[in-house]
Amino acid sequence: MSGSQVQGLPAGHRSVLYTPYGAFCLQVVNRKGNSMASVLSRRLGKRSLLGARVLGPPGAAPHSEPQAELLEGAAPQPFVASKDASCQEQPKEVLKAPGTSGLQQVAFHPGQKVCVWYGGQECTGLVERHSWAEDKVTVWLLDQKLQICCKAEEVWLAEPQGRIPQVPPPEHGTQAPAYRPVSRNIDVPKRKSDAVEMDEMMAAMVLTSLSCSPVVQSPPGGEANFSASRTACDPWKESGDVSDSGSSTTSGHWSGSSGVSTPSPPHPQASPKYLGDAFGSPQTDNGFETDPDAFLLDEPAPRKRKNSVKVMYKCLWPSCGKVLRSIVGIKRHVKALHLGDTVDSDQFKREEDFYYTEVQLKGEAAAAGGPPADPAPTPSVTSPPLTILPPPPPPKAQSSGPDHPGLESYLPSGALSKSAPGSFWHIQADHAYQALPPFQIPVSPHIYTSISWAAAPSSASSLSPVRSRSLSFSEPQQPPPAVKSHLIVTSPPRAQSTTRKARGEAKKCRKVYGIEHRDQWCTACRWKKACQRFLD
DNA sequence: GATGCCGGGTG
DNA sequence: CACCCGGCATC
Repeated sequence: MSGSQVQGLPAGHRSVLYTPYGAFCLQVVNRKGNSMASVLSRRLGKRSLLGARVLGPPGAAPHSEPQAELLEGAAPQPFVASKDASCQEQPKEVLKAPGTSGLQQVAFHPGQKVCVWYGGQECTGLVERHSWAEDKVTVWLLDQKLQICCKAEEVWLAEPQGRIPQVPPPEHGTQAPAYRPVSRNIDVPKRKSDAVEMDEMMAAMVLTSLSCSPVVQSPPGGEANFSASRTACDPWKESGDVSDSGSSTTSGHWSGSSGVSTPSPPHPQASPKYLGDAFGSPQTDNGFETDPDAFLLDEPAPRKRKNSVKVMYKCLWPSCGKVLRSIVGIKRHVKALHLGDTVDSDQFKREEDFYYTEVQLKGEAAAAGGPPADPAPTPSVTSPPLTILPPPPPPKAQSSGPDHPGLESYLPSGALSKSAPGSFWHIQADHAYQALPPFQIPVSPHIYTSISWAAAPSSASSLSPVRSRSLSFSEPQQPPPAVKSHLIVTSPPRAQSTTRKARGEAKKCRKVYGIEHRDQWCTACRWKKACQRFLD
């Protein structure tokens, strides 16, 4: 059957021909001599996912709204296209905010006490600002000490007893009973019961306790706050596979944190949440439900408790970083210098709590520090992300891309130069196949990311102690990191621009052992890779 | 045609 | 990542 389909389709569509035996039928086409495109399509054809997508009619929208799925769930339909019409109409009505249906609007005055849904519960707060243009109300939550911005219809005046929300919540939508302002766009299964309430409260507490501070946007602070993991993953992005990492299965755990394209939040996990909170949709989807547990399992708070730690308080205001010894002092500092003594300072009271963090001396990581991957190189100093400015990087640092700060400058260069070369060359590949030519050998992924330019050798011939020494960051002769990263980026094109590597002169395993003794070949030869046993 | 190996797929 | 293979370039 597949053959007939192949013949029947116009040539331009052969690449999108998918059947359960897609690979086979495209192979037939390929044998006919349709060289490049057919090869590509055949390889693509092995990916079943693409095949599934093409099955739909060309006009079908590639995305299927979960809302529509739910709405149409009672009547499963075989084709996407027939669902499409409803897909375009229904969600809009369902997702429409309740306040848009002709409800009267109430003007909120600053300082007015209102209620708002936040963290799965009704919270009281003070109106800070009511923007009529956007119909949004900025509310300062008293309990959470948070400032959130939400739509006006999600806010109602606080009444002495019981709330009479201006939005008649449940009876509005027949499709969505018990509507809540949270997660308006995603139809999250409504959770109820007290246990869930507890979870939400816990989550809110954890979120609040995390240091979600304006240092997010701080350029110097943000750079300095890069955790080791984040720093290590950026070179990978830089080396070209940024987009792929999002879809790959192995990096799925990054998608929630570093995969987000936010402009370099120093707390990759906390910051998106904070942003989400700020718009009034905390516990939005199920993906976050496990996070509080994860945080609790990490037990960040108990780990901070060490015996002899000296607690300092560091201002988190962007590009400030002042460290004071007393909490009163830091509060005063924040309030005076950053928050300012505004007239409506009563609304900002205690807001300064968010602009400082505890810093624990005595070699302990501070509260906002990332996972303590390795002990600080210098004892009795606070963690680098908070107080220690990075060692003065050579002027090269700026030349690297804006999103890719020169990573060496944020690594404790002393520690690296001491530790890296020693362990660097001890790493060996198990198989000769993976062992590239000697000067390329010994890069495990981690080492690679840390000293990635080491894998871009141009002319080095053999492994030597001198070469090994030159890998140290403290080596002044090395090219600046911008050049290094440039080498990394450009080296793959270099390898591809030139034609295939000339066939080696040396005898290969196949020739030496013969095809009948294939088991004696080196692994690379068995895998049809470049022979490693008989190097050229 | 045989050989070497690159690029990609699979589990 | 180990293993495998299609297919291309070269011999």
